[in-house]
This record gives sequence, C-alpha cells and structure tokens, in this order.
Amino acid sequence: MSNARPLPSVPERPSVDGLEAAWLARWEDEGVYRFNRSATRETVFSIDTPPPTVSGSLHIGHVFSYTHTDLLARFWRMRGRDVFYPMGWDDNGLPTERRVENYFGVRCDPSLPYDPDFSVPEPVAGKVTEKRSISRRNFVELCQHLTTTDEEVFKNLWRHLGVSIDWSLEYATISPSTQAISQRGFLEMLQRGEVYSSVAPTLWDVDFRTAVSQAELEDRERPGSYHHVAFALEGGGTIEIETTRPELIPSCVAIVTHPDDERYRHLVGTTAITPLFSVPVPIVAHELADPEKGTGAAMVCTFGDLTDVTWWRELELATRALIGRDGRFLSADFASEDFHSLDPETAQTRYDELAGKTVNQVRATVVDALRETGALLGEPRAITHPVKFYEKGERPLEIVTSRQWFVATLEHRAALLARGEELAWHPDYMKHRYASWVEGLNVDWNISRQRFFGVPFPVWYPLDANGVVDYDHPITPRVEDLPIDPSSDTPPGYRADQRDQENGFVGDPDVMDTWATSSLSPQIAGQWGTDLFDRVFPMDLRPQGHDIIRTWLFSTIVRSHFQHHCLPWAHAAISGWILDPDRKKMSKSVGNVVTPMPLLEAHGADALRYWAANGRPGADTAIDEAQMKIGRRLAVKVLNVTKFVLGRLEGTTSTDEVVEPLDRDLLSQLAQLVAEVTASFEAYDAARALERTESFFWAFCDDYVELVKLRAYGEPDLEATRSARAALEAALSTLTRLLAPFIPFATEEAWRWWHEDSVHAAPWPSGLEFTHEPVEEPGSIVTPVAAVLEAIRRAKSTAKVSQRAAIATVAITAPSTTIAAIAAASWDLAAAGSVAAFSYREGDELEVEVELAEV
RNA sequence: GGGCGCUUAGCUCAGUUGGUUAGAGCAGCUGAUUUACACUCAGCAGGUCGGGGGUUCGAGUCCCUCAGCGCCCA
Repeated sequence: MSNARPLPSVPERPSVDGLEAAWLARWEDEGVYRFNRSATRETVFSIDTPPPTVSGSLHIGHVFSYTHTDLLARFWRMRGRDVFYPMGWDDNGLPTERRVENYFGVRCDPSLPYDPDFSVPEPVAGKVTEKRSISRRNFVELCQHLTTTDEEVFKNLWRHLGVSIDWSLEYATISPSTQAISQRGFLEMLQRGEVYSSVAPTLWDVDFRTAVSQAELEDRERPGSYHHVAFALEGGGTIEIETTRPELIPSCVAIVTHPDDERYRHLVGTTAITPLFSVPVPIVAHELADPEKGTGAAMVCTFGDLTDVTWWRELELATRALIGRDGRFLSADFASEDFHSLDPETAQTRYDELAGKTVNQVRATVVDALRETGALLGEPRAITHPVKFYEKGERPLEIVTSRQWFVATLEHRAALLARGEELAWHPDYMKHRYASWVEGLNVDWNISRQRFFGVPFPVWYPLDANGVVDYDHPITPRVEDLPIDPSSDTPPGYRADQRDQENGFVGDPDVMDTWATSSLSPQIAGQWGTDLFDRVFPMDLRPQGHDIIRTWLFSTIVRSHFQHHCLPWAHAAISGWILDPDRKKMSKSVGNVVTPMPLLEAHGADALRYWAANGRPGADTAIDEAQMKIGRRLAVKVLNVTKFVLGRLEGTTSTDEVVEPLDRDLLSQLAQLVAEVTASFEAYDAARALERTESFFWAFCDDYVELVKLRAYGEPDLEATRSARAALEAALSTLTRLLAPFIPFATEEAWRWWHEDSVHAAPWPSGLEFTHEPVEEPGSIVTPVAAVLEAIRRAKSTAKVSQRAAIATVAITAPSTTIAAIAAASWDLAAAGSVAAFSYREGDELEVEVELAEV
C-alpha cells in the first residue's frame, strides 16, 4: 500500500471542539453524502428510516437509534456502495392536530368556511380555556405552518449529530407528492380488492370522536366489577352469567359457552331470555368461551369487546348496536324485528330511561333494576381487569358500528407471517414480536379517521334521485390528477354545483390513518413512479425501535406485500429502549425524559455517538455520561496520535518496506482485525466492531507506538526506520478508517491533515492492501514483546520510579521461538524501556526478570 | 395464560462453535511528571459467572428446574 498525499499540516494543539460546525458545512459543500442518482440497484445500499413525528419532542432515543443507522450507512458507503439515505418527517395525524390546538388555542370546525385573511395567531401561554373555531383549511394550514418550524429543530439535531443523510432527498408525509403517492396506493388497493368500505364494528374513541385501529390499542388495568346475573331459559330454569358490563344487557344477542363444557352442553341450541328487556337470545358454543371465567357462560353483546366481535362474526349473531359515537346510548324500539322483545312495553319503558345517557349512568340504572327484579345474584364483586384504551385516549374505547375503510389483513395472515420469516431481523429474536402480533390480529386494519390533518380518501360517492349515498360505487379520480381533496375537488363527469345534491355526488369526509401513509415510506422516499424507485427498492435496511414493530414495520410489510409482492426491505435492525441513568424507562409522566441537545453541546457529537454505538442491537441502554466522556477521549486520542505519527513521516511510504518482524506482525494483526470488524458490520453488529477496533487502537497507541517511537526518528535511509514509518502510516490510515463511522468528526479532522478527500468517502480497509511479508502466526511477535514491555513497566511502577528510569538488565526465560521474537525487537524494547542489556535463557514459559540500574 | 430477552467485578458491559489461570472500560487504590496526548501514562486490587440439578475428561457457554427483572401477545 502506498499513499499519495499532501504534506501534512497539523495544528499546534489539536482539539475536538468546534469540529462539528466546520465539517458539517464542508460535507454539505462537497456533497459527501449525496446519493449517486445514476446508480443501479446492485450497487445501492438503501435505507428506509421511519420519519419522526416532529410534533413530539426531541428525545435522547433519537440520538441512539439514528446513530445506529448512520454507522451502517457509513460502513456501506466506505465499502463502495451508493448509499441511499433519505430523511423525512411524519407530520400528518392526530399528534400534530393536538399540538396545533394547544399551541395556538384553536379548534377545527369543518362546517366553517375558509377565511383567506386568516393570519397565524400568537402562541398561547399556559392552558387554553376557550378555543377559537376555525375552518378545516385554515386549520390544516396552521398544521403545516407549525410543522415546518418544528422540522428545523429536528433537522438541526440530526445534522449536529453527524448523521450522513442526503438532505436533498428530504420528504414529508403531508406534502402534495406524498399525498399523491398515498392516494395512488389506496386506489390500487381498491382496484385489487384489498380495501373495502363497510359498516362494521369499529374501535371508537368517544372523546376524539374517531376510529382507532387495533395497532393503536393498549390495555390498561382498571377497577371493575363482576355482576352475577341470571337469564331465564325458554324451557324453564335459568342460566347464570358474569359480566363487567351489565349496561350492555339491552344489546345482548347470545349467551356463549365452551363446546366441551359439560355444565352447559345440553343447553346449547336452546334459548335464553334477557332480564329486564325479555329479548330471546340463543345459547351457542364457541372455543373462545373460557369455562374457568365466571360461571363459564358469557353474554355476547353488540359490542362489549373484541371477543364479542369475533363471536358475532363467526357465529353469525344478530346486531343490536346501542352505543353512539358520543359514547351515549342511542334510542331503540324493542318491539321491532331487531329486538322483538317478549314484553315490548316493559322493555321500552325501561330502555327509554337509558337512551341519551353515558355508559356509566346506564350501568348504575341497569344494576339497580337488576337488583329490584332479583336478576342480580349477590352483590357486584370488585376486580381489576385490563380494559382497552386508545393509546392517546383517556376513556375506555367503545365499539361502535359505522362506515369505515378497511384493509383486508386478516385473510392474508399466513402470507404476512411468511414475510416475517423472510425478513432478516437484527437481533433475530425480534421476529417473535412480529409473529405474535400477526397471529393475534382479530380485526381488519381500519384506515378511516374522522380527523382533518391527514391525506383525504380520494373517493366520492354518487347520490341517487332521493339523495341517498351509494357507497358501493365510489367514484375515483384519474391517477394523473392526484393528489385530490374530495371535499373541494369535483369528480370526473360531475359539475361542482352537484355536490351534496340529488343525483350528484358527495366526497368522502374522512382522512386516512397516519399509518396508511407512513406505511409507504419506501415508496415516498424512493419517489415511486419515477426511475429512482427501481434503483433503490426493495430497500436494504429498515432501522427502527421495537415499539413500532406492530405498527410501522407491520403496515409497511402489508403495503409492500400487496403492491410489489415482496418485502419492503431485506433487513430490519431493531434498536432497544433508552433508560434513564437509573435504568428506568423514560416517560413523560415520570418526567425523566432527557433531551439530547444539552448533552450534545456538553460532550460533542462524537462522544454521544460513541455512547450510542456501544448499545448492542436490540439491547436497552441507559444514558451514561461517563461513557460519553470516554468517547470524547477516544476522539482526542485520534487527533493526538495522528499528529505524532505524521510528525515522523517524510515523503510517502509503502508497506513493501515493512520488514522488521515487530512491524510485520502489527500489520498482520491489523489485517485480522479488519476482517473481524468487517464481519461484525456485515452482521449488523456495529457495537462489536467498535469494541474490537477501540481496544486494538488503544494497544496500538500505548504499546506499539511507544516501542517504535525512537526507531521511527532514526536516519530516514535506514531500513529499520523506513519499516517503522511505513507500518505506522499503514496502521494509522487503517485505524482511522475503521473508526470513521463511529467518530466521524475527529477522524475526518485528523484524516484531512494528510488527505485531500473525506475519510467518509475513503475505501473501507480490506487488509489486502498490506503488501508486507505476513508473519505465520499473527501476534506471535507483538504479544511476547508487549509482555516484556509490561514487565519492565511493572518493575518501575512497583519501585515507584519514573517510567524513564534506567534498567540494568532484563533476563528473559522463554521457548526458543519466543526468544527469537523478543530478540528481534530488543532494540525497540531497549529504547522504550531504557534497558541497558538483555539476557536470554531457554525455558517452557515466558518469564521476565527486571533489574533496575543503580541510581 | 402463551412467548421473548436479561441476570458475569462496586457500576456498565464483552465472553464466537464447550477447551489453559473468566476479560475490558469506568469508579477505587498506588505511582509517574513538561510528554503526540493531563481530555496523559504505568501498575495494583476487585468475580462461588442469579440458585439448584444434569450431560461431559472439561460448563459462564449445552440440557432440566427454580427465582428475580424487563418486554411482547392474548
């Protein structure tokens, strides 16, 4: 290996401070991270990183996971791949709406007309009591305004951290081009029959007044009560059930028991009568009825929970929907076909008392009535049980029946599971998260949201002569017209004044779920529909946290599976959680969330990256400022050792000149290191790559450099001098490049002292660059020589004298080959340890006796 | 209830397919002192590898079991 290089220019006192500002600007100017737009798929390494939601706050977790991604990006770039590393912002959706509502003190009222003179209000301080109502379009404009400002704050962090993103590829999930892609994706699914609209059970948040998908659910432990209730049997006698939701008795449609339950087998197929309302309901059998739970018989309602939905669907039960979108009970006719109560008059009187009331009010009234009529057996028994909530909501979810768009995931469950197997997971065990989620799916993916700041469904519906909406024949736009907004755009073949008129049309009022768009991040980032897409898709890598496996990772696989019949990426690298310094999970409610900027300013980007890079794939990692300080020290050391080595170099060297056994062995060991570090990176284990490189680097500085220090100062024509210099140069070059992904600022600074071009565009070391004659067994020389050096140091340290103190003799006992190795390096040892004389004796094991010189 | 992961020095973590006397960094202690580097260097000390059982010539590593912590799914 030889280096053509400019004369080194090294500052008097190198420092890591201020490197970020200098190099960020220069990288941008030089386009170091710019994607080669003419690259073809074989040479590309493409990364689909989940765009963060800028409405959230910056979190140290962002530093952690995006550093992991960047390490891989930098490695593959140096390996010669054309790295496609775009970045986007996920702005659409509820989090942004809420932030805008609170920040500006406004609320969206879609019935209001657009106000073209509306100006951006001043941010409100503190809690808002009265929110100002504004039109949908004004509201959306405010959302766009605020996210644009928020994006700058986020972008500043990634840049400061040195994430090697190509910023010319920046995208946002609410931009017109994204909306066009999202709408096209929807229309193609519609064409293939993968989405359908239907009036169906829908998870509903009564406060947000919007549908919620299964992925947005979370269980929370809540107090409740088991109510033991008797239902009369048609043929006489009773059957007893236990329920936590007695208020749903009016919407009861069946009683279910386990098919193997001996207690009830004879009743299956017969009919029970609901208490209070006297509605006949069938007694049915289903595997999901738990004989251990309560009495073993359960009431099925429309709908108490998702199991009710399963029973309703699989057992083809009746529908008696009574809870409205506002969480209050709707009116109902108990004499009608839907109920045909055996005592409609009493039932109606009882129910009229309930209509219009909230769930809690109805429960109290029903329990009282049950008690009065004797249907309640014993008193309610207090329990704690998991209740389903919208992850951002405050009241338990209800299941209402409404018209929504669904993606048909359930029928493709087996294929989606197979996709999970096909994907390479890092770490591998994370694939279980995906599998158990897919196995547990029990409703199709609801993508309708009754909100505002999102991508509209690109469909209209015809109205018939009576003004009734025909949902079965949606009108779709031409692809070239996308993006469209059905609330303001007119469908092909209609006039604008036919909106909401008989024989006219109506626009779909909803927007798509955030995930319905962000599940297309490979298509958005890759500019689906242009030639770029085929150059980068399917992507190589999806890095992300394990908390979004069921949402982002899953939905992205669904879309790619449908649209392209393949995985969206070959590899998924899953980051762990960030824990606070006391190893507690960070959360807003605990108040232990750490923001990254102060740490970044205190320790520097390289230091934070070093800390992050030490986190093993998938492993939870605690914030550790001590670790950041070590990273900073490493960065400083790189500058200093580079300064030292460059001070020894005159002209260029070649590894052909590496002839001294010690030097040859160093390079042989280094070639081994390169192989190991490369393998670790290829296995997506950057932490291991760092650990190996770092420990080699420190040993290089503390032992090898100390040993050859004086020899490298020798006469430039001497073979031994040239050997040391060539080995130092090759080692420095190699180690700097191995460290470059981890500490990009310090390595770049040091590298540019003696190179024209960026270290980040330099080729990754291969080990094949070394042209010296390799030693047979790497380490066979360096290791015993280092052991002798250690013994010399120990003797001086024990004697509490300076490391520069003179040594009279070093007596070495060792096998003959070891003696040969040490003897060959005796000049270096003598120089490094101030040793006057060596003596050698053959023996089985290496023993070193050190005799200090008389003072 | 089903599943996954973790438990190694005071702390944070390595420890590949079983193979000498279990490693590193930090912290601690003892020293060195104009050095490429005080954001330095050297040395020392510190561990029944969560408990128990098994397989093996040999177990931190493989098997069984128990416990604790964390997470996922239901």
